[in-house]
Amino acid sequence: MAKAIWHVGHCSLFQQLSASQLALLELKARSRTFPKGAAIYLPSDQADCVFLLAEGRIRICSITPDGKQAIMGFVEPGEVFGELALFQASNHEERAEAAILSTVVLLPGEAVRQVMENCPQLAIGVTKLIGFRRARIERRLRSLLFRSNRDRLVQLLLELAEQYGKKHSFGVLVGISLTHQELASIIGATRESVTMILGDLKKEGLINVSRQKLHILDIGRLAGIVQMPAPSVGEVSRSESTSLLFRTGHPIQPKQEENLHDSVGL
Amino acid sequence: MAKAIWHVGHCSLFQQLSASQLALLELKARSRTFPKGAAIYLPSDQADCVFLLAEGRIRICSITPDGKQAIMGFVEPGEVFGELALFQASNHEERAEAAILSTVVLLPGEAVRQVMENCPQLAIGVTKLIGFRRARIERRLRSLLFRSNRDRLVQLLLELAEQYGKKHSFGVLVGISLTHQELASIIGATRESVTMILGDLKKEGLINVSRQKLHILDIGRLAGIVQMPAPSVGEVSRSESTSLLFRTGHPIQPKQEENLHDSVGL
DNA sequence: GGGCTTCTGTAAAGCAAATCACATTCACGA
DNA sequence: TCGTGAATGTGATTTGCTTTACAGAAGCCC
Repeated sequence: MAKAIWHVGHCSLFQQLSASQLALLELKARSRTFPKGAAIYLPSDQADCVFLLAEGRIRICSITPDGKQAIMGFVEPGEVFGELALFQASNHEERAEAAILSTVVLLPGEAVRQVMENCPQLAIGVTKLIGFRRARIERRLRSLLFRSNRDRLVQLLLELAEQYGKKHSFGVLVGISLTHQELASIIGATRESVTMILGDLKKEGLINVSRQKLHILDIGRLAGIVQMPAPSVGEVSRSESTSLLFRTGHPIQPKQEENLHDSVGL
Repeated sequence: MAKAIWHVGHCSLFQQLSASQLALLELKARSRTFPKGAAIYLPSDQADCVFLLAEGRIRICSITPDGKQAIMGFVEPGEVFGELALFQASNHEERAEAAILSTVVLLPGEAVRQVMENCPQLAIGVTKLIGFRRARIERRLRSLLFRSNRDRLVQLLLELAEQYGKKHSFGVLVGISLTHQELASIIGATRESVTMILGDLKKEGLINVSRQKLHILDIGRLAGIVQMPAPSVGEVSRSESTSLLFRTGHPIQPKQEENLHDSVGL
């Protein structure tokens, strides 16, 4: 058994499984490493697999024939992705690519389905996972329908603060760096618009951006713009605990699976 | 046991259950009738329930504080709704209301969860359902990100044709009537825009609208606009078989549950 | 049938955001 | 260290869509 397979048992999704079920799954699992930018799967990909990220970061995105692209989400270590293909005959509608050098564990869909059929715990776990992500997508749909570019960007910054934020002498320091283009692809706007809005927010004294660093000066006022309560931010970076830009769902070692829901809503 | 409870066993989701499990569920089930316009549940509703539509039509919508509203989908008889609340601590983020006089079966969430824990079939069924709807929402998000008002409306018309269409002497007759306002709320546009676009399409000889009737004259050319293959349309109305404006998922009596996926993608 | 409401049609004005077209700055490897 | 490509900053222009403001038409309940 390759070392990477080790991770399967450490993923919260699979922690409920018995030793024998876990063994079955691990037996079928294969691990692979992808260089930055490599595609894990594409739309119309046939391979019937669920993926588990052991190391790195995956970007899930959707691309139109004419080149426009949107980032649907990021996956952080310990999280599962591509899970919709489990029960969807029509294959992936999006593309998963390594945002940085990543190692991924591939679980054959058939094996997972088989275990699910014998283990309601796993089936329920998958249900929660898919449901959790569905709720997130629905929130995103709503914000796209109802909010302006500016509001959506502010909302995103608040999310980032909650995810990757660290309390600082004055304000919150966000420990992740995304390009304007990436921010734009997340909120569904153009790069130029993001640049402008960030500039405005800086002028208004709400944030401070100096290349790779994002410093939120007045998180309360920022939250006020989108009529939301200010998110809670840890004293130290919480990046290892909560994970994922959009809280894709499965933190790495939750003993009781209930805290799947604990990650705060969008 | 009230007559309406009868429906539980007839919903495809629950057909895999043993007699005793079904009995347990039916014991806890309660049926209620809602007049047109009445709310089944609201955002922030506490009641932990899954719903099964026995009769009528339910509109799932999302409303902002300032009154703007979007239709997230419709539910047709035999389909389950509100299923996300099963495992989501944060309650509903949308509102379900009776589009017409409807009778609904209420299943206590606790009971459903209990059965799911003992019956992987049901758990998997719920997974499929949620996954199916998630795929739909993702498609919708994409079309909102990438397509114009016009394209989204055309896409919607094609869907309607596939769902409710009936072949006609020349073209396809769509057997459902939605107001311009409703169409607008589905695609995320204003009523006026929808009126204009429909007018244009009429001028271009693609469709024909005469109050409550929508007649698609050239479905091939219409599909060409959005670069999609023309949907297949039945000789007679398929409304009893496929159900639901957006194919929410659960047709009423599929013996083998596989045909959950058969309904064609957006 | 008459009066009410809800739906449809149209058109001008305004606006947010995309597009286009650059200049500038940074990051980083050769 | 320098050079090169990627990321950022900024404006002018265009455009797709909303907003606003009506007027007519259709359903519908009394």
